[in-house]
Amino acid sequence: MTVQPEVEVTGSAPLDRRAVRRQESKDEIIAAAWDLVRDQGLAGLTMRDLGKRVGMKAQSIYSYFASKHEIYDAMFHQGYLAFAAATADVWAIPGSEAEVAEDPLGDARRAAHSFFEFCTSDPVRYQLLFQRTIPDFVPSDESFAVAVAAYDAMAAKLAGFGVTDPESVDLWTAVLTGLSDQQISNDPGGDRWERVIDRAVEMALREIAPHLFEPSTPSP
Amino acid sequence: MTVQPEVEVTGSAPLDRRAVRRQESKDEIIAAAWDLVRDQGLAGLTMRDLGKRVGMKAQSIYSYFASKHEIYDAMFHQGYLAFAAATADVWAIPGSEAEVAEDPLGDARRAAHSFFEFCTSDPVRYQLLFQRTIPDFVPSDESFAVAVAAYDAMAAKLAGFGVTDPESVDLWTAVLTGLSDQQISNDPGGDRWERVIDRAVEMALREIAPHLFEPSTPSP
DNA sequence: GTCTATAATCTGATAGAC
DNA sequence: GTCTATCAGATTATAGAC
Repeated sequence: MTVQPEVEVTGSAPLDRRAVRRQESKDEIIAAAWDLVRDQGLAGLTMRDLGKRVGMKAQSIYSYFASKHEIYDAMFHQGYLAFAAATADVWAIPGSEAEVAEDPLGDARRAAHSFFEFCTSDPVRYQLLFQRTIPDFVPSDESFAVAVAAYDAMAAKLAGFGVTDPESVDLWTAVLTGLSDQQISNDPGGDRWERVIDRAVEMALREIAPHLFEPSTPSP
Repeated sequence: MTVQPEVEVTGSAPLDRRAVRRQESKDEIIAAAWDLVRDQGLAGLTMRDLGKRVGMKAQSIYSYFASKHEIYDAMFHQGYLAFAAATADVWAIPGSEAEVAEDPLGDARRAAHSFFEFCTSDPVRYQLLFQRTIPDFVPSDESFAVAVAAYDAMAAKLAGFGVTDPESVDLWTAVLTGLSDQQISNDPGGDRWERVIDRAVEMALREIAPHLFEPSTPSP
């Protein structure tokens, strides 16, 4: 006869079953919230509709989240965790862990496509994470810290290419967000700006990291 | 003794005084609406608040606009007229009317700064004109035509630089909107991305119009 | 932890007097 | 053309029973 341990031994925090179920419910609510805003727009999130989606009365949601803003904040937090994970995935490619990148152009190209895909695959998430469109919504310090960490990771990788000038980093982010933004706003569901990513990446790298394009084995 | 003409002779449309006053009231309402959305956010426009700003009961506004969407549409229309005017101003600089531009790099730089200034000086207008953030709002055909005309004028000027490839035009717009978007989202009121405009312009032109950078007077 | 009931407020829009 | 009155409904959030 098997016995369930009273206390979780694998997790670092001592979560009892009640806390686990509670967290599951919170996750379920957030997932339903994402579904809802994808249908109704980011500002179209209402407690009643959210309750319907999750199979609950709107008022019951307040047992899990103190306010609607707290729900937005949880979505913001989760969104940046997903962003950090997507970013980490790209860099976790054989050869790219090296101190000095072996194929910087390829790495940058993969990163650009990944960022573009992340943004355009979920325009509402893009709106929440990267634009200021919900009046009065200010991310909590904790959520904001996740966002900053994701940005720092990107800047660190650029530094690996020898790009440390802050203005060059800004130029790089402007190009990437410009492509994504135009795609979302002017050709949703299409590929008009996706087709120009590779050109944009080489263009930007030639500007911010010209040394990558100098001949590596100069003739003696 | 001077006599006022009974009928306007300068205007093309026969507007009587009543129609003029009516148009003035409509303009006043739209101006108040801009004030309001700059304070409350684009989605924060309500008929009651708008009424307060214009010194009118909310219900009276319906004498001028059939619905709230019609107000958004008038703002959209006016915004693109302003955009077209700002664009025309930049190109109306001595030397730039020529069939073949004499100082294409300077022209492009001025155009970029003008676009950036137009976008960042009024983020809410940027949101209404260039992003899809108001659920269910679709510009009327007439308003949309103004937007298309403004885009065509920009494409025509690029063609004057010898840039006719559609993908090159898309690359150009991506760079410009990327700079503006990052400025609005990540450094509102600052100049972090403004400082990188000139670099971005030369970078983009080298990519989409490399012939501009070839020596113009080759040695014999 | 979920419910009912409800507070308190806001929403866009219409009817009709003046 | 502006008003009062009002509809018909939505909104977030709280109190308290079970």
